[in-house]
Amino acid sequence: MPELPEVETVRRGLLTSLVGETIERVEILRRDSIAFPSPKEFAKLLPGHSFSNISRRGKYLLFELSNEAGLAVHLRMSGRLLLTDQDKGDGKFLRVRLVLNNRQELRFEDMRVFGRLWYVHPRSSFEEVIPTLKTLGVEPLEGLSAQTLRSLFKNRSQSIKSALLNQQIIAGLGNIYADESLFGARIHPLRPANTLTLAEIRGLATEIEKVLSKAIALGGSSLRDYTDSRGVNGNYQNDASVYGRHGQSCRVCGNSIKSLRIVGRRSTFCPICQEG
DNA sequence: GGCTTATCCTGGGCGC
DNA sequence: TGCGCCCAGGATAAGC
Repeated sequence: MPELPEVETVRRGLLTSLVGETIERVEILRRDSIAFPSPKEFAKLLPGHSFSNISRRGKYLLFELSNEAGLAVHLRMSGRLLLTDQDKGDGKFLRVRLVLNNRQELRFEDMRVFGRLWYVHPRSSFEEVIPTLKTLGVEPLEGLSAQTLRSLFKNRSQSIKSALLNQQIIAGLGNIYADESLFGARIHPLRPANTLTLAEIRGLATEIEKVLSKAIALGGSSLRDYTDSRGVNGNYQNDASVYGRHGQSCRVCGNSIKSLRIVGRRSTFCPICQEG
């Protein structure tokens, strides 16, 4: 499932090959995938625009288009953006097709149909169309300091795992990298966020940055549905310490990796290394 | 305001 | 073989 490293990998992959290209035609195969405006308007408004830049905020991909219009994409759990030749056969889960002027097309595939696309009018902004963008927390790769984290956790009695998944605190972390960061910092996922010491928070901030940077360098994780914009799998899953390793031996202490449900999400951890 | 829970959605895995 | 159930999880609304 795409988290910050996977979204960033897609962004970097598309940036080199998509900027400068023009959208000629839009085909919507699943109306649910279009969040704004209506699917009919979406297909009518995008053609003629060219891509001028691609940025990222949390797990949102933000495409800046010509004439100051925009296109936003959230991959959610199983979304993929694939840049392919037009004559290549369609995948089973193709939802939206953006046909380009260079015999290629940008395809949005999404098995679970949770992912969404937004068109942003020239006189509007990404934040106006997607109000959630205004509520997103700090970007973990832009200088995540222990002091910042401490103030964010100060009044939070919820578990640290729950806090890390809260996009209003840190933007971009999901289940995989929250579990991996907590393992690296040796913190139990059920510890209330406001009970962490400054030393623990410092360790956690370091681990978050380390885990995310390493995952980006390895092209993300491909534990289930994710590939990059060329359909290539990431490699981080081979390096995961706890995620997806329930019942296996901890790489540090050798004890069995456990899992439990926290706020509806499976959390995987080592009960020995993450005792406190 | 903080926090948890239910909901959306679909394919894969498993048991019978 | 076929059926039914459970699980995975990001964002959001609803409820406490």
